[in-house]
Amino acid sequence: MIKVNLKGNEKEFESGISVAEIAKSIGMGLYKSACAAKVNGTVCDLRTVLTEDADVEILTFDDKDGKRAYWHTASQIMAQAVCRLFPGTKFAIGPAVDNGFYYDFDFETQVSADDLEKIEAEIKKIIKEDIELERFELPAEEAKQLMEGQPYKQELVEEHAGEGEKISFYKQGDFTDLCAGPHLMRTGFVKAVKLTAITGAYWRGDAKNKMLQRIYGIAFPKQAALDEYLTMLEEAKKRDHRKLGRDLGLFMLRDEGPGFPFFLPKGMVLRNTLIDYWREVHKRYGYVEISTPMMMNRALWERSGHWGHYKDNMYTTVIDDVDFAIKPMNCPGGMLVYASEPHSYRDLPMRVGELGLVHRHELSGALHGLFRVRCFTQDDAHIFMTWDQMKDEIKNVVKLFDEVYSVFGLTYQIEVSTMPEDHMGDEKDWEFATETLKQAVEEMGKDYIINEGDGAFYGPKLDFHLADSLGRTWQCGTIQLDMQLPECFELEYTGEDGLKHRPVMIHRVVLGSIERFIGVITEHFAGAFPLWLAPVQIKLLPIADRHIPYLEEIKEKLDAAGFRCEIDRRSEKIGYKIREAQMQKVPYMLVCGDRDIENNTVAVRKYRGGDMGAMTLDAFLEMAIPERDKKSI
RNA sequence: GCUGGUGUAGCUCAGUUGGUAGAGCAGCUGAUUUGUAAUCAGCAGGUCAGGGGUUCGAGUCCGUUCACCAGCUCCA
Repeated sequence: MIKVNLKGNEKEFESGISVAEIAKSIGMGLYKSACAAKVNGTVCDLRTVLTEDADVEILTFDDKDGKRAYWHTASQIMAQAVCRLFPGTKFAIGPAVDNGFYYDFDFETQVSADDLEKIEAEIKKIIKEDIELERFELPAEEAKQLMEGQPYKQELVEEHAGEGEKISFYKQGDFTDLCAGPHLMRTGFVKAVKLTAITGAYWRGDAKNKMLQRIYGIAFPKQAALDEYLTMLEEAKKRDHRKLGRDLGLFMLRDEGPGFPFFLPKGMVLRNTLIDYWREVHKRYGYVEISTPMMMNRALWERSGHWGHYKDNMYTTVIDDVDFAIKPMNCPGGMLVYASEPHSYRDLPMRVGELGLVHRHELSGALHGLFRVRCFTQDDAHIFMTWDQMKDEIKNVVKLFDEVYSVFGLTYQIEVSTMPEDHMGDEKDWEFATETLKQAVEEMGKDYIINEGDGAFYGPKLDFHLADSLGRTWQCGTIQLDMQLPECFELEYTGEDGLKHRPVMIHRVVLGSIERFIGVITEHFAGAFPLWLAPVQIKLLPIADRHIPYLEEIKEKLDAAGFRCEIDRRSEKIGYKIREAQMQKVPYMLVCGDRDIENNTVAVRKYRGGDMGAMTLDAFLEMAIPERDKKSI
């Protein structure tokens, strides 16, 4: 007999019992919805056999790892369907991802979106056949034999064997796949499947390798849940900042300048409001602000290393026979400012901000609305400090990030990127810097994930990722330690000991780029910006033309209170004007007619919440001014 | 940059097997003066993304350039 601890409940079972049977013993409901299990903290199959005491947790579709097993199996079923319909296809990998699953195939002849329906039909057949999945393991040589004619799988076998791992397979009827699992017990467990896209993807994610065809899909235990998901996707499209940017008159992109956004009057108000706030926060956190030139000569970029490492992405030109480049980053200019005069240890940490417009020739295929552009304004800052100040200074920056993001109600995920293969500098310094970054966030009680080897060549970094309307994340904030540039530019400060020392540096952006950040908050608020940010805060709507003079008086008072407001002077019915203000997502509408003039009131309508009834202008201001000044969301 | 897809009026979209472009909304003009999401009528608006080719004839077929979309790679 073995003892099994089920979330605190201890039960006894015969040794050799499978996790699936344990689930059944708890209840048929759980058994039927079980996808995978955690045994002693490790995610594994329901078919796992227990011979020793263990902690067991049954995972369903509602658990993250249960969902992954579910989607992983759906991916496998798709592979089986492809195997049946397109014999001769070579299989690469097919994992579960955050929003479903995919499988990479190397088809003999390319398939198209039209084939997805056919594959989907075959998937449904396989589900109906309710085939059992069986797991087995083989030594590397036999595994390679079994995967005869599957070069990608053979490559994977070699790799796993090299690391001394067991080579596991899953067999479902006529189809066997090299796979680590875990998987569901039978194909019939998968219910509602939808193939969502077919795209290209490089083998192993390397642009030098062959491009395979990747089919994406999603699956749910109930058709209703799938329908709900598809509806959600449709809804999310309405929040797309590219659509809202046009509808709300914020910005535009034109063929004449691909990747170079135009900001329209309303977008410019939003942008400037954001910048005003940025300046206010940075002043409080002890930053000064500078501006460095848009264009500098080749010698500078050679010194900073950009001419050697980044030239392909830089816009260059020749002026009076000298090579010049438009800045792709602000740091070299910032270094020159620091180096322009001597510094004392008493000056450190020195926090120097710059709203710097940078240009980068990004690959055409990478452009994406305001999220990925070719010219953008970084809300940059360079912090010069001693090594002793590093941890406190990182914390100070993270604190600033927290304050800024919370104003928008944005949540983020932190990634720590460590030393890459081609790095510069002493590995001991790297280790110290990386540890300091981790300790700083840990001491602030924050979770993070690690991106091994993803740091910049000059130092490790913390990245802050924010999500868009479809859940795709975009790096906005970043805190990068730099041990190199101070070397290149021979930066110094005079220490307490009277000797020259080299400072260490932080590059950091909070918003990331003003452009990307505007894209993110546009989707986050679905275009309905909080009062303090809204380009038009109050729309004044006369019931009839004769009420316009009254509203002009009101507008004067609102202007004096610092509000951005407009009067809709068109001879239209009130419903028409309201509809348009609603569609423009204006936070407040003041509707005025004979009654209001008589009573000296305004009828207030809120974008969210509708008609609030009539009140005096003072009463309205008493409500709206604090809402604006507290930056309520 | 790569793979696939798309490109018709400011926006959303029709446009049959190739036979010289159409709607709704927006815009303009006029009428209407209206109490919480669309008043009515009229007018105007297009080198069908750009060169090129096939054809008696191309928005429709072919090729190419550009841009956009999805994904990959890269990145704020």
